[in-house]
Amino acid sequence: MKVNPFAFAIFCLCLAAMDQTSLPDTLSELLCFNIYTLHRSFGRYYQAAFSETGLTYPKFVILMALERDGPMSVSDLSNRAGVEANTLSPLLKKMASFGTITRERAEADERRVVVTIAPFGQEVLTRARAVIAEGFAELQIDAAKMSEALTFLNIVRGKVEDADPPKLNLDGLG
Amino acid sequence: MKVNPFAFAIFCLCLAAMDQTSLPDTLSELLCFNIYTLHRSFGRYYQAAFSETGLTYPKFVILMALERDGPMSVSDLSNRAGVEANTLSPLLKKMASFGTITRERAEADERRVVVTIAPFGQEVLTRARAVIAEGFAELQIDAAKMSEALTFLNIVRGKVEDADPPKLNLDGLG
DNA sequence: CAAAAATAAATCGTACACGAAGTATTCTTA
DNA sequence: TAAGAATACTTCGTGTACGATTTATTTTTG
Repeated sequence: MKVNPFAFAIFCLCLAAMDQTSLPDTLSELLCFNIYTLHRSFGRYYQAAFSETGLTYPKFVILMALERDGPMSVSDLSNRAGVEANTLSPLLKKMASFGTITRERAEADERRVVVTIAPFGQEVLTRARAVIAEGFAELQIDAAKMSEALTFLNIVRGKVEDADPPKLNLDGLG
Repeated sequence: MKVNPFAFAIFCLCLAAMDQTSLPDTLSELLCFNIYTLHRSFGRYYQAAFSETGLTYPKFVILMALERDGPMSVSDLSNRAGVEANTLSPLLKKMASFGTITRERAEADERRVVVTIAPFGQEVLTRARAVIAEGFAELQIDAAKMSEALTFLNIVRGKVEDADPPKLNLDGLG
């Protein structure tokens, strides 16, 4: 018996989607919906882990970037975290008032604001990392499959970011 | 030459992360950051594709659910789309005023609000689907790898949703 | 060197998203 | 059958996110 490869691919995709609150019928939509859903699952997970401390996932990412690569400007941070600078601005203010980071105008270029992780931020990050690492270990994720998935997802992300999507046009409807 | 499997796994993970704005040093964080970043890339993609039409990705998902499974209550919709009902409420009002759906109290149970896709919503969805399918085809995503990734991500999502994360505690800091 | 272009942040308006609390309706059960 | 529990939805407060605009400061250029 011969198997139509295209039909088989669709079959696999359907299988992959079956055990979730599956919505899209179209292949093009499955991946996106999957990411959309998983993103929010992670969000609720981190919210539960960090609740009551004022820390959130985006702030956690910022602390990681600052610890790893040292003080940097808002736009550098924006590039590392993949978040727009206008999203960062108010976030950084809140973090500064909470004491995890400091903000200073650069002397050389008064336009730039240099963000630095504060000792308190270091301590918070250390504890947060430990908690997340502990929780992640409990999930028992397959490292090899994760590696493959990460590679694939990075390729997708690159393509999505480079793409110039066709534009929806509603003329003549309604 | 022998290769340490654990070192190799880390190597693979590092490779997978290298071509993105990579932040986390810890394995436990790579996946989450990846999803976080890809989610926003998709968001910008859909925003560009739907801009000027008032349609957004969450609304698109709602329309898909309603077309696929027919009229249903807010809570049913919440389950299908994996979005909380309180997120849906204002969204549905906006969609109703835009004419893509209708909202009606159920006669049998006055607590329930039945949401139905309107003919205009059908038309919008049809065009949006076509645009997204077209754009997706241009991305040239590997179907087999996508299938594997979806399977993996669904497993992860299940585990994350079932998990009871350890709680971060900041006592004694600062 | 001054006007124009470029750059870096911040602000503004809009859109999700979630937990918690509130309201209305239906179902239980004492 | 009436108080209390449960259910369905809404409202509220907070926290991202992003594009567009604004403001302040360099850098370019005519």
